[in-house]
Amino acid sequence: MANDDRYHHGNLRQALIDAGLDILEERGVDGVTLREAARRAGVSHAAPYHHFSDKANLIESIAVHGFEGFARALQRAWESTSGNALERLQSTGIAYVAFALGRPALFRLMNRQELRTPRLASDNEPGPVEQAAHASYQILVDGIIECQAAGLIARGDPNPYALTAWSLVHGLAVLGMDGLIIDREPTVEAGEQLARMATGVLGQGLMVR
Amino acid sequence: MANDDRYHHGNLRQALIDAGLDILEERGVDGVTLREAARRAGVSHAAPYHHFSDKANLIESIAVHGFEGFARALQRAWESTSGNALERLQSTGIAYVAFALGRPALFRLMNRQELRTPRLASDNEPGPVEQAAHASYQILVDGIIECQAAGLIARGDPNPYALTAWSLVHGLAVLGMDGLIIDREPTVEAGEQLARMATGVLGQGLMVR
DNA sequence: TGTACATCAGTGAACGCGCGTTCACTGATGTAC
DNA sequence: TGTACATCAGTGAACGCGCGTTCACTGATGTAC
Repeated sequence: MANDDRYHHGNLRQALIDAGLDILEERGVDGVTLREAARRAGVSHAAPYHHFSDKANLIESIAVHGFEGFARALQRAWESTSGNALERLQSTGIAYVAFALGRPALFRLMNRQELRTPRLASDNEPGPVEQAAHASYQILVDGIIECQAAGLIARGDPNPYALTAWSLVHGLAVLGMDGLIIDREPTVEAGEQLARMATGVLGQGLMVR
Repeated sequence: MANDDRYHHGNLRQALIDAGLDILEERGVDGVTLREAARRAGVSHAAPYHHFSDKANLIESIAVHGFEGFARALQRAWESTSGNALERLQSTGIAYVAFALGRPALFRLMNRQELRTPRLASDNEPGPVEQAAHASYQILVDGIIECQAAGLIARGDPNPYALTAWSLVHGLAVLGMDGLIIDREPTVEAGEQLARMATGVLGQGLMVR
């Protein structure tokens, strides 16, 4: 790491992913190219092929990385909130929106499946991105289940409730990023405030009365 | 229209927009190029410049066209539903999701503002796409207002309620299109069913009790 | 009804661009003996 | 501690691609007189 002139990079794979993350912030999803990532990693444009099979493979690795951080942010919100399960679930939803508004280009890339390697209809295995995405979704489902266990929302299949909650925060995130909901530059703070309000309304709907 | 060998096309502008809509269904958002649209309209690749200042201008025209149809679909759902205002609003939300799942590529294009001409910070005027989008959103706001007038949901500023409802259906639409919510190929029917469920849950939250 | 002419809406060649990907190559590294 | 050698991880030239855009041009159309 000390000597920048080494022939071997040392950890080019991670460096390319990091470069991709930088590019995302600066130029958005379409700015992420193998050549630009190589440039930023200080390496020739063909070098990435020793670490990624093709462009889609780099994109997928960035997406997986993104989902890991996303899942951590949701988990942290759940764990760091005191109060009943519904309140903790609300915090998780707010964190969802905050993540998207804080790293909009990354969030967009994570959700653009046309950038990924098309999965064959024949193989039933979910890809790595699908698995990482599912882990994040599971956090919401677990939250719903805890709410049910606490008697806060109706029992039964948690999935319909989870899908509703998920759609709400995802919609807030997407509309917020596109500036459709928030005037001026969308900020994380504005998004959180909005999310608090919207999730509160939904919480009323979910709650057993 | 009878003679295809005319030097002048007759209505090239509309033909290019129609070609763009076809391309969307077939190849998705990134398949829409000026050259491909020209090809499908049976015209040389430079001809579109007599009708559109540049590529972004064509994209915007397609988006406006899309929003017009979208607004009509929402309006139709509202008007054709009997029942109280909340039930009519629910139908409108279901139509929102159905539109997105029925024409996913078009819906994506409508909501990808990075494809549009960047608006100068100096000019406060909303662009044509923003105006068309706003008209669609207004249908939801009006629905909320009617619910308030009917005493079905709490009075006061309708916007927070409208934003919540909008986010929910938008989230359903986006997640549904990406196949994250619906297993197998997402169909309009599956989306409608899901939207009925989710908007029902939200409706409970909005309702005055 | 003709005609001159401006204007409109096409054509096709050309430009430059950055991209993804492949290829033969070479320098660096690690390991068996 | 040396050394031979396989393997790993770079380089740089090259390819083909389709794109957006510009340009000088020409055929078609409409209108004033």
